[in-house]
Amino acid sequence: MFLGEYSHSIDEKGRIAVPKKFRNELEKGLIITRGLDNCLFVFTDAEWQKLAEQLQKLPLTQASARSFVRLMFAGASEELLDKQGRISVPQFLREYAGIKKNVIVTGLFNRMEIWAEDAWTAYKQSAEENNSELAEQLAGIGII
Amino acid sequence: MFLGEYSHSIDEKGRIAVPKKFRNELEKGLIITRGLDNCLFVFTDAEWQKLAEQLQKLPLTQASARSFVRLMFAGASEELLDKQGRISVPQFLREYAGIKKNVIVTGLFNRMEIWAEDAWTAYKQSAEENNSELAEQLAGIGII
DNA sequence: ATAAATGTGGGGATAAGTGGGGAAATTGTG
DNA sequence: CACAATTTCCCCACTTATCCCCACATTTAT
Repeated sequence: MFLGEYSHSIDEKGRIAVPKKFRNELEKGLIITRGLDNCLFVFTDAEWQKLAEQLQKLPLTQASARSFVRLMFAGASEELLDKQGRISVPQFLREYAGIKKNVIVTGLFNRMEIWAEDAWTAYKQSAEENNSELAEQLAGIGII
Repeated sequence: MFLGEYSHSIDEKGRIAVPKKFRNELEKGLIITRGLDNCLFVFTDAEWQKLAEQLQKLPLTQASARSFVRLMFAGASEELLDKQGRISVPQFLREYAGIKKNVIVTGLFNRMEIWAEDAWTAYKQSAEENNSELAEQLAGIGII
């Protein structure tokens, strides 16, 4: 399970160190792809398989579904950890996430996320401001 | 599985290098044909077979189905990788896709696509702008 | 304080992508 | 049928990117 928040950096070759705690789950292969709010999602092969099957079922004949599927599949990349436990992030994904130098790596149960540091800071702040609303919604769902 | 986005170029002889990661799946033969949204589709023989069966089931009384079937079948061309892992794209397909020099090759699970660079850039941008739908689709699939 | 583990940086070997010459095959024409 | 013209494909050479490896820095543990 992926948990926690880590502050790492990307080097000139586009490599990011994966937190040690996540490496065991990812060492057999991982998929990195576009996420929401301009972050990147990282899945294990098994998790990706489930997702890919769902995506593939969407109708090719519908233009909106087609563009969505294209963004997800063309925006994905199969990677392996190098001997130092890093992944290299393709340039088009770095551009998408606005990643220059400092990144935040977070764990979210079944996936890892990679954020440009300033994007993460901004996102977290706005999320905290909406915290009370959020709590109410959660209560409605019956979590708390 | 075909995944990712690659920036390649076409040479004067009409050849395009297939990304290394795709070659194993395509080395036994491939079909290249007109795709949707002015790109080219590339299938393995096996995938083409499946698709051809689907196409034959379409109701030929419907004008749109008829034209779609014509598009796919009449534009299809059987190709092999050369020893450098390239395919040569017939001229009428290059014209269809508006391919001059720079192309983007994308992986879409069971097919590869070839785009003129500027066409892909434009397509991707407009797809990203419809991001709110995207989030809803993801939620529907059960990622979040 | 010392040792171990984790994260970062960069040199160098290896592989991938690109361009073009020339042989073989194909087509067309006298 | 012979020969020229064109196309196709194999091969070599070059450039650029990728990956492996070693080394250092920084943090954490003993």
